[in-house]
Amino acid sequence: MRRGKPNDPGRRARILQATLEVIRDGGIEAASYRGVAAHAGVPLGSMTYYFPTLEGLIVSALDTTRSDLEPRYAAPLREARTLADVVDALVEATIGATSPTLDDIRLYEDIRHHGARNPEIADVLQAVEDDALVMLHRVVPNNTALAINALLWGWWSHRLAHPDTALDELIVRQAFEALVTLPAPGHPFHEQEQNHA
Amino acid sequence: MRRGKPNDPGRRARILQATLEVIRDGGIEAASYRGVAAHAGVPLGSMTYYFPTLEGLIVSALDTTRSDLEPRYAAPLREARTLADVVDALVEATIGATSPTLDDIRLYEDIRHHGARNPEIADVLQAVEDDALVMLHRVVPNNTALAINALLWGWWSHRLAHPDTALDELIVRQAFEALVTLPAPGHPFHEQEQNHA
DNA sequence: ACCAAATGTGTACACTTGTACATATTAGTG
DNA sequence: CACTAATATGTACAAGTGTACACATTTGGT
Repeated sequence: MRRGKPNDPGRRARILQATLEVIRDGGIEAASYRGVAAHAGVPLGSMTYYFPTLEGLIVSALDTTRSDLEPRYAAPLREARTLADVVDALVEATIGATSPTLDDIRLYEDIRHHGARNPEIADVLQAVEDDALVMLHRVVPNNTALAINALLWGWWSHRLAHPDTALDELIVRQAFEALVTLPAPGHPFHEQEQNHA
Repeated sequence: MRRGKPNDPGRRARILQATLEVIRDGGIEAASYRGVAAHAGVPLGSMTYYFPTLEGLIVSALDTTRSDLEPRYAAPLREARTLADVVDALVEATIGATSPTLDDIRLYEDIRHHGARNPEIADVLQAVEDDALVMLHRVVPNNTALAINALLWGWWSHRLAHPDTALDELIVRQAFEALVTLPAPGHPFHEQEQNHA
């Protein structure tokens, strides 16, 4: 008998990666079996062998993005000690070094877009967003985390809609500062913050 | 000769409306000549007669949404007298009576999504957003308007991603209040606001 | 009534899509 | 070396697409 060792190990992974690349620069609707096959350099049959249904392939590919988000966006937040650190991390995530490229934002928007009508992808989406919220919740009250998350997404979305106009760092910072210090009785930092930064 | 009077006047408009309806509950990719034709009760030939290219039809249909946005969202803002009024209008636009339904939000997201890769639709998008910004700019400094716009879109987007969880009005209000009162030297309201509301 | 031009419509074509499936190739076990 | 099952692949098909276009119908002016 034969135990399941693939003839070309890593082919599955290569297909997934190729799928994401195709989606990244053509949108989800550009992800066809044949297109991805060509891009990955595998025959059509390989596609349907590893991923019997196209929807499954797409969901799997999108799911791999979850791990990309963590180091970029969540990690700096985790290390924030003061509210000023939190604001710094948020500004960075919006327009700074750890912020997503326009292609990435487009990708996220693709996921959101598709998730609005496809339950499986909605799950991926919810998971990503929950990760972010949990992270934020460590340094800020629950509802505030919601607002911050909304604003962050709004800024990203704005960048995508206005690719040529750079966002002014000052306003981004001020906006996050305003949200971070929203009234919230009995939460960490909030009482002795003034003398920290 | 004949001067151009259609045999069935209003057919063009009916096609546009049907297109928007199809898009509204199936997404842009659901808008096919045949599908819309069936929905509008016109033969396929009529479609290509009035709209020789599908892309043109879609752009035209999406363009009609611009006029819908004005009374809903912009009008209440125009009548705002104090900053408190502005906040009220924004809260209403986010989760209140003048706020878009989930279907509408999905539609906006469709437009944004498609606009990210299609220049013609990007124009429509930019126009809509500029309208909103101009309106906001009447009551709030320029950069602040950007932030508010971003947050508003973020809230809408959040609603779409979490259809079952209602947003808490208090946090929405507080968040907008925080942004609206951002430091902005020499702008209307800002000096004597405290005693207004 | 006649005609030209605008409006309206059915059919056909070339193309792409997801997916099924018969067939070929490989790898490990006995 | 066989034998079997997993892995790999090319082809075929039905369904759907945008669009072109020949044809029919209506309209208004003469």
